[in-house]
Amino acid sequence: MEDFDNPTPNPIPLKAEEDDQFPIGLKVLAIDANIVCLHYLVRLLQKCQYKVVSANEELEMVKRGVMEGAEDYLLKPVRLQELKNIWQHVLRKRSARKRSNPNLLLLEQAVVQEEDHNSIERVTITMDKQDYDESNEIVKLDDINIVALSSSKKKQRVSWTKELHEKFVEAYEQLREKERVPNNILKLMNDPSLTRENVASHLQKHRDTLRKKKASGVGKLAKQKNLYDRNPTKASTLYNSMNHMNKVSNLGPQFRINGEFQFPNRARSSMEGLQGIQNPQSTWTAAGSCFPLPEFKWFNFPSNNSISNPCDDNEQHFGGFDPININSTYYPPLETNCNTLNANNSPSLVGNYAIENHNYVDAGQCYRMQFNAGNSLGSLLMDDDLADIFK
DNA sequence: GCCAGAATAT
DNA sequence: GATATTCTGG
Repeated sequence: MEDFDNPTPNPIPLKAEEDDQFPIGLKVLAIDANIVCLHYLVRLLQKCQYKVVSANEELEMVKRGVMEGAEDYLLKPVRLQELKNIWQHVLRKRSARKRSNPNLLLLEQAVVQEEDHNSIERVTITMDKQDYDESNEIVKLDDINIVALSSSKKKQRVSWTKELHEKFVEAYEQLREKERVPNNILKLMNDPSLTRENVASHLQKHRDTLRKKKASGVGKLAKQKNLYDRNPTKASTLYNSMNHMNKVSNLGPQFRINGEFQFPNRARSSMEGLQGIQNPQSTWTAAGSCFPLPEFKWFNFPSNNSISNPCDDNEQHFGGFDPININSTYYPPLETNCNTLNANNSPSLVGNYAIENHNYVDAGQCYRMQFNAGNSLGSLLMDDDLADIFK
């Protein structure tokens, strides 16, 4: 005999994928002329974690459902296991119907929408009075009709609020270029209400937006402003310092030494603004002002003097200086040709950068930095990551 | 009827 | 997973 009062949580082994599909809170409508019998059925269903509503309140809908046709049956005697598996009947019926007659699906949706129950899954079960045997607590029914009225739970549209979008961006920025895929972002966002599809869709939109911004140039100033807004003191310090540096670069020769830039003594006073962000390990040298520029700390120059730097066209490229000659003019971002030669096609102290026509620095290895062409180094300061150096 | 934004199909 | 297409609400 079934132990109705102490059903095991899940006595029916389900395939993993089926288990995943269990619709939490699946609503079941129990109908019975006999109130005792009805209560008993309700109790059983509740034990199976269904949400049960009563027959009387929705009689009209039940009639309607029956008129549409009972979709499936549970044969007597009804066992707890079978009740537990109602949802699987619904799923099977749903997929079968969808395959065989898409119009049925539409019809069902229409009915349910009309009832303003478009987000509710429904199973209707009917029992007859004589099917309930109180003495041995077994439900004996001729048939239990299962009427699946709604076959597809209408998906809730995700509203990408400012907050949700920020959370998305946070996850997006946290990942490297090639890791920025829906599933990774989904994981980082850690929001159970989102699906991979939601994120994929939003990602597509986001990329599109970024492309448009990049193409139009819109957003650079906004980003800069954002940087100022977030940290006006430090940002302006760096900004001013970079402008100083730009002037300094016209004052005389500079050399890159062991990852640091050395400037003539007379430039030192112009460098003071950078002290706050300089590497504490570095010192001002007798030879001049020598310090690691935070932006250059991201420049990655192995010593192998590579002269070409194949890079992914999907990567963003930022402009910068020719690392060989700090006195050189600004090189705008490389947009197309990634297979490039270094300056003068000659060995250099630094490597793994690439220069096209002696005019471009592929900053693919020197990312996260962009200078303005010509005069003011900081005026196109735009990357959010730049703010990281202030942490 | 258009558009942006989201879902769904390929 | 990326992209194209369709759907939907304002």
